Amino acid sequence: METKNEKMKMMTLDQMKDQDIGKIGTVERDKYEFDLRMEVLGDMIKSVRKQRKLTQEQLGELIGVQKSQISKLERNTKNVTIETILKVFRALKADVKFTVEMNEFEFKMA
Amino acid sequence: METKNEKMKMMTLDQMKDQDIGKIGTVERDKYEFDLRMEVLGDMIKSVRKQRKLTQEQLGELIGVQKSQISKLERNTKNVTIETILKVFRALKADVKFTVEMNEFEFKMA
DNA sequence: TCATAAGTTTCCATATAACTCAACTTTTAG
DNA sequence: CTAAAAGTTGAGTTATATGGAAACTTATGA
Repeated sequence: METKNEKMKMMTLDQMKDQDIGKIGTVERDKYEFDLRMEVLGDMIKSVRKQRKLTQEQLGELIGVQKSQISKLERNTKNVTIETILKVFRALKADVKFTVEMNEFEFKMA
Repeated sequence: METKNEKMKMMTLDQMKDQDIGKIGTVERDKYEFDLRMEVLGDMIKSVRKQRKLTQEQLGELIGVQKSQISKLERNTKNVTIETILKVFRALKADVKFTVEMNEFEFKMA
């Protein structure tokens, strides 16, 4: 479980890095998106923060919390409220979008 | 604030309905997506539940909570944990995706 | 019209997310 | 190496999300 978890984290983080590095210098596409799974939420916060060249303490100041709190959000991410997610990413000037996707309608057969 | 909130809810709900109605019968596009803002989360749950032809009680049974809890999630949605969101939409066989979007990189000028 | 189903609300308990403080470890430059 | 900066951890507090129970209101349809 821990191993699997780690692997997932690494993958997503790498994807992010690739995208990031790939885009430095290319101006016509100056934004990127990535999916956010609950398990990797912490890594997402961390990488966006790094991109913004902020320390945990600085991010904390923007939001109004201690650096330890940021650390916890980046690491022991178990469960988080939407409010917190939005608060953090707003401070990082990143946009979080929740999308609900619904396949296969289930119609009752008459 | 309340008025504005209501207005936003209505709009998003209407969008959803239009999409829904528009799609009934068209098979080639049997899925739809819509954005989920925290303020309208409750409406989202409600409309997907309705599509699944479930009562609050039935949805509650699927998840393992009382109908009153579903009602609360659909109405007084102030703040919710990701876990809860995922739990509900999983029961509704809908997929929630969180996407982080980041525009305008901020590079330090040398 | 009235009985039943569906949904809402209030009061309450409990679990836990959010947070601080301070000590600690790790990283980074000089 | 070594001091400062950055990040982590643990213990403890506070705020609040989750949830149940039950009484209540609002559809629905026979």
